Amino acid sequence: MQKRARRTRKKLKKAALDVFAEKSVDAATVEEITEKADVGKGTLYQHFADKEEIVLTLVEDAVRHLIEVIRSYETAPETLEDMLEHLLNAHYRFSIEAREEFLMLFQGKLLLRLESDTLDELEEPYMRYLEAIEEQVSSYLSPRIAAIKIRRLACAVAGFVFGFFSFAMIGMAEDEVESSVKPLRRAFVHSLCAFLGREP
Amino acid sequence: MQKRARRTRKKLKKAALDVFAEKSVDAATVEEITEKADVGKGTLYQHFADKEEIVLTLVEDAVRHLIEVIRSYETAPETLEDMLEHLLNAHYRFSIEAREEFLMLFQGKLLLRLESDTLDELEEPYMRYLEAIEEQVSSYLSPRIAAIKIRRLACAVAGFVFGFFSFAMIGMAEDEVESSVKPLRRAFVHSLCAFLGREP
DNA sequence: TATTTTATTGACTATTTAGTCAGTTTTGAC
DNA sequence: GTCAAAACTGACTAAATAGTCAATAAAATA
Repeated sequence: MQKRARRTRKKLKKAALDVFAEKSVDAATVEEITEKADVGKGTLYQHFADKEEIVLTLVEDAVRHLIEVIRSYETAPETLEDMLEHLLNAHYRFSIEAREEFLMLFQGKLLLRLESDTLDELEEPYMRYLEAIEEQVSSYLSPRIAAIKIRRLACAVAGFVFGFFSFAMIGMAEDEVESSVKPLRRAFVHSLCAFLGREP
Repeated sequence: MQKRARRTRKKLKKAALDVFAEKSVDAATVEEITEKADVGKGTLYQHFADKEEIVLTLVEDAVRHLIEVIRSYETAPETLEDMLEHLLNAHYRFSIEAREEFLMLFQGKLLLRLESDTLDELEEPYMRYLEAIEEQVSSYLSPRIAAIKIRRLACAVAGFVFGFFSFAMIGMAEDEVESSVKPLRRAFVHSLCAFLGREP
């Protein structure tokens, strides 16, 4: 009889994601989560070793989901430009369709943590995410392009998307974001290609 | 005899800024700050009512500093394009020269807070910052352009800068950031002008 | 130098919160 | 229906941390 257990676990994850997105991972308390999930406090510890484990689980889920979105297209983009545009579109869709996951992933904390020396487990999914971006673009690039340059490209895509959409979510209506993203996207793609030393 | 007191206050602010930038505002403890400042715990409470007040003070200082940088140029930019480029340059300089202030301001927390309904005091300096950007560009724009559109422009500038430089700081060397910013900047400026319905 | 004022201190209290566990409820097999 | 196993509960403990305050030290003044 794991049906109930699975449902409880799902409720806990949903509640935690909401709380993490609304406040922040640091500020969220276990009791807030269990209360929102409408279960006893001890139940959380039956499903997760500690608070960190539920954070990690959710971040891993969210990154897996984001990577899935990044990788999915009906027909493979033909050029690097098309692929970059697809990547930006994918991030945009993710920020709308998986708002809570987007907000959770986009916590300054993560960026700060990635910067610090302490290699913690949280770093790993973010690296997988950067690698997923690199994987998508690398087949369009000459093997002569240095790996570090591709990493920089991935950083630029991630930074632009996270930063822009985060501020946009505060100050713009949904359709306004879409309409302002369009011209930005083209220009950004163009500049990324210039960065890679190709003609756009 | 406020000389000693002023020096102590300064030490406290410096220590707090370092801790906030290194960890995060939420995660930082009062004792970490006072220890780093090499003063007793009670001393912090002689200078600041509570932890929130020192956060607010530092954020206000940092925003004032950033606005100063945004407003300073030897000769006024002639066109909107030049002004937008100046704005991006100013943010870039700020992220390098005031690294800790940049990192403190760029905490997901703030973005999340700005989004929530609770109008707290922390929101005010960030609004001043957006207004400073608007003030800079508005004189280049036809008065017919809706205020909301200018606000969106400010959001785009802020989001792009914060996001891009944050990721860039993780994955790139300083001079590499500068060289990749250049083509990005031009393209971004171009797209912002397109967004405003002008020819670039 | 003696006195007063100002600044600092760190042990202390109160509160919050992570994590535990003995007891209770639910479920499924027989 | 009865029993055993699995899932859940929330009062409890331990630890961390914000904020207080009486005692102390330093500085200014007379």
